[in-house]
Amino acid sequence: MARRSKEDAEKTRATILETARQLFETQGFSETRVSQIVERAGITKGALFHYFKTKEELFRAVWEKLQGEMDAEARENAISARSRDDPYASFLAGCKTYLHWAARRDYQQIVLIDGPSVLGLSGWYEADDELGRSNVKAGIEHLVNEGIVQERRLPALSVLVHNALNGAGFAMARGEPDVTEASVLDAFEAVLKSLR
Amino acid sequence: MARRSKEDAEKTRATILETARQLFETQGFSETRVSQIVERAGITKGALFHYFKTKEELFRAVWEKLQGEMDAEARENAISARSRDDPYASFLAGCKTYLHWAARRDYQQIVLIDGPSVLGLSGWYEADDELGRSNVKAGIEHLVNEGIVQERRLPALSVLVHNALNGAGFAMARGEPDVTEASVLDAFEAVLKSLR
DNA sequence: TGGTATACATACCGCGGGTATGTTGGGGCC
DNA sequence: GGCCCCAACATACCCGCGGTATGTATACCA
Repeated sequence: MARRSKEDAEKTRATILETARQLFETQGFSETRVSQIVERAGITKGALFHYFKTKEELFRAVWEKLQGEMDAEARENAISARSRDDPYASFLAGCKTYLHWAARRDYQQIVLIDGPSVLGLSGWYEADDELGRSNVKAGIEHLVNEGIVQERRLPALSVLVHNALNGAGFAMARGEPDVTEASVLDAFEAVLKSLR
Repeated sequence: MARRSKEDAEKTRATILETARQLFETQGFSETRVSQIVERAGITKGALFHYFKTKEELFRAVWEKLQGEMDAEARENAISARSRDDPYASFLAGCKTYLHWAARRDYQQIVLIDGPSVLGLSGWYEADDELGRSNVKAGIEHLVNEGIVQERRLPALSVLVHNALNGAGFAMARGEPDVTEASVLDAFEAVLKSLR
């Protein structure tokens, strides 16, 4: 076999990404063998390493795709929930979306668990900064403009909130007693409301 | 060389743990080679695998030791800060300690970054439950008793708070602008106080 | 004063990520 | 419409690294 059309090539790349995503999700990064991905995708190692220099680079691509999907959804929901009456509405919609994603197995294993370990401390934050965090930050910035939160507390607060939601997603998916999407949102909103 | 006295044996084990801890901290788990640990510790692979069945088991031992140290300090500080006047004092002291640890490189890399990845989703929580989380939970339980927080919000709130502090430690150590121990504690206390 | 289990050392294995080297056909170009 | 270069894969092989099988000397106990 040899060179195929451009559409075929793009399809191959997409297949690799999708297959890797599934295996990374169910087995984790280190337990997933390149040979496994290759087998399931119906290709060879040569093809995989043609598109991705290393296993880590493939992981990064999967990671970025997942994060991108989440980010897009969060932004969309935050925007469409905007209203004059309630400055919290947009912010809450974004957080809700994020919380929802953080409860997904694929997001947990790939983005939250293996992400930091594979991408490294600096690499993870570098990439994470433009995504999840900025979303939360924008929401709190809105609260600052409304005079609900003091401006000097914006950086620290956004960090606190972002990571609070992260962990909540974990706990939820783990099926921890009394930690459900509803109870988390309830507690979260309670804290927010007390800020008024 | 062969069998040494019990003290020697204990010392060897401690040396392995300490050496591994240093390398895991600076290079991460996957980048650290067993041969490296062995070399630095001045022993052989035979010795290492005599004490620890696998590299993962060695990591788990290092992980548990670190967590144990943190937990002991947090409990101690929380207890000694107890006072009748301020129900927050003890809770805050525990959180402060935890935040401090979450800002340490070794704690970050080993417990927060590599921990979940190596121990797995379930394993991590299983072990983490009896440590970091319980500390925070106890603090909030105290607030429940004081009537400051509604009981039904205890589980979700403790999850939120615990992870908020986790992430804050990360951001601090990363040298993020305007995210310092002081600013985080300020924002954290502001949220807590608004709960009253 | 043996005998046994412990505390290591040495030599080796096999898995798995990565690489070096093809091979074939698409498509731009004249 | 022939030509040729390079993309798009396939095949075979390498070697680092975690783990194991085996050896061996000595502390400790009977």
